Amino acid sequence: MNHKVTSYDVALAAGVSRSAVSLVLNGKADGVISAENQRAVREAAERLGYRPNRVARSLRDSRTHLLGVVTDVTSGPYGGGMITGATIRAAESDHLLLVMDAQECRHDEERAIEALLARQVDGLIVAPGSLREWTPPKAFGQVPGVLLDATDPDGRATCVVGDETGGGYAATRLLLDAGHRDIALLTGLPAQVATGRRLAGHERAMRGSGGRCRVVTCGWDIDDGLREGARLLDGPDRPTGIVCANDRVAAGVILAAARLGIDVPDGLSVVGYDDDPSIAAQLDLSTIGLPHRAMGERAVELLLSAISGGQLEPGELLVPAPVLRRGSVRMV
Amino acid sequence: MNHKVTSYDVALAAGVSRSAVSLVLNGKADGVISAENQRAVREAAERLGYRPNRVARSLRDSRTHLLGVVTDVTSGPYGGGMITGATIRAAESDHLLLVMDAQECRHDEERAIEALLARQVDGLIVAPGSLREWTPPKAFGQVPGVLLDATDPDGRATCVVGDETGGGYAATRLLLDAGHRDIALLTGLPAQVATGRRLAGHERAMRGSGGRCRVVTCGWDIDDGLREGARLLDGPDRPTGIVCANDRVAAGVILAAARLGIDVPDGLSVVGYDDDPSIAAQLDLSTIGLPHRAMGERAVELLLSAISGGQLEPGELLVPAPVLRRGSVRMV
DNA sequence: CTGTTAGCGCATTCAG
DNA sequence: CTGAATGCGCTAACAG
Repeated sequence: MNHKVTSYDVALAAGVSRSAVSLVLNGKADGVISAENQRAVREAAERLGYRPNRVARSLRDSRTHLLGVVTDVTSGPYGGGMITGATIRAAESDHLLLVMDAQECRHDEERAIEALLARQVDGLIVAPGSLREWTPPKAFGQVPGVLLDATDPDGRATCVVGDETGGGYAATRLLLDAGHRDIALLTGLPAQVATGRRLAGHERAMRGSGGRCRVVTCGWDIDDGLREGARLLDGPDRPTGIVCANDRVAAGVILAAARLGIDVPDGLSVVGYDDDPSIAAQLDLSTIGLPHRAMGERAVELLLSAISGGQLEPGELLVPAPVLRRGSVRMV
Repeated sequence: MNHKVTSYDVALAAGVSRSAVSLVLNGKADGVISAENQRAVREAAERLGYRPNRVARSLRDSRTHLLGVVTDVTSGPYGGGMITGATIRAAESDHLLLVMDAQECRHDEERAIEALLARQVDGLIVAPGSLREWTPPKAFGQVPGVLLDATDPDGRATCVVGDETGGGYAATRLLLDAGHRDIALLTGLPAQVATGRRLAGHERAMRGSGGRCRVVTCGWDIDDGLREGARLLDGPDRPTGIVCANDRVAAGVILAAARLGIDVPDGLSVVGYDDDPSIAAQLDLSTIGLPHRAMGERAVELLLSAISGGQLEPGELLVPAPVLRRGSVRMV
């Protein structure tokens, strides 16, 4: 149990002073400490299993190399990727993540921020859930902070979000580029910020494409896709391609098509959204991915640059959504 | 920017000594400091937005109230629940989680443990992935540690795992209790620890039930369910109920049944596993849940009790798996 | 080139 | 009841 090996022990064992140990182990000993002693220090440190106490260092530097994260994403199925991306990028710069869960409850969120601040985190990431609007409290601002997968209605904060508009555009282009000109769009519920943005992207793609499109407010679940899919596909005047609110809806549409004897992709092309791990690849569904991991990485990058003196620009940093081309879209 | 308000500032503002501030704010002032001064201290602390610096406190107490977590679960779709459960339980005792990602790579895992130890974490949780075998390195043991969703082949570590055997038992009982006597089991791949355990539970349930059962090694994906489901159901001698390796396989089986004109649940009862959020509820599928959140909570509880002097028993703590009764099982 | 010193912010003595 | 002193482990500055 060499749990209390301190720099003093190393100095003693190497026959030098504590400062010498510090210099050597921090690579600042080059013209200062004899090569002989440097070796001695390293050897002693190794032998004793010395690990510099980061708490003491933090106290001294008033810098913890800790990034606070307030999040609800761990509970959801996908959002974990943000944490993964963030930890990895943080680790590259010798930073660690201090994670607090706050389940979409304003009071919890504020208490979490307080707790994190008391721990002297160097920066703050708040990821309160799927692309919500979130107004930073006053405490947010004591240290550099960015919103992740959330937007600030007042536009003052720095936000990292997925490019939903671009994603909506790309989803529709998938069909347009395959020659489809009669398209339907099944949107999610308007309460979600993403719904409006994807719709805007979709409309931009349609504009001047010479195609026509029916837009139907649908929902997020497989039943919704089943219902609206059946409605769209039952009859002679049916679209040749459907862009769906997400992969679950797409699964419903595919099911509806199957019931009507319409083959996907031969009789109908379908595009999803989310790249849902238990749906999309299985169904060979073309879809738009959620760049969670990249978002987590961007958030940490912004934070780290701000911590080392950089400026944090207000506004949204859009992270591009990957386009997954699979077999559910066919040329027409 | 009152980022550097220290206990000294509070003492100054309240017209008392630093010790007085410390005593009052730690509730140890009862017969020691005048009520008058106590109020003054609290008021000043509040007004200045004083937050005791936890880093300094950690250094002094040589206790950080930090729990290190080495994990791969954030990248997967479900495992986030473990983190959620762990953070919540930890927060209740004023502890926070220090999370490091290590993607199933032994070297990363060991480095992560080193980094966490250097941060003076009070305890360690290692959750390397879905119920893997994982041998603790020597560094693991410097502080109290538990394995989460993993087992120690040498049986020396304390492990918190889901009760897969009980889950397999419960899944089969779901059919047995509904009167089914001709059952099939589609298992996952034998490489996974869970597969063997669920099978054992299944066999225990069958034993003495008077029913018969075909066991088929199947896989984890929807195609596997589709293929094996079609094989099982095509012909006159088909089972009345099927227990599936997971919900994706169950979805495949349900699809196969639909193609053969067999209604679920009228013509066939189906049980899944995992309570996959984008499948199970949608398909009204009876299934067994993964108690991720409870596992995270248990792990933290064990750790905290060990930190405060308790003993950590070697062996596995089995967390019961919730049984979700839905519409895919019918009495026969 | 080396050793000593000071101080990060806190909680805990101990002497007033 | 208070103020001064101590030490947690580290590093930067300084004096030898």
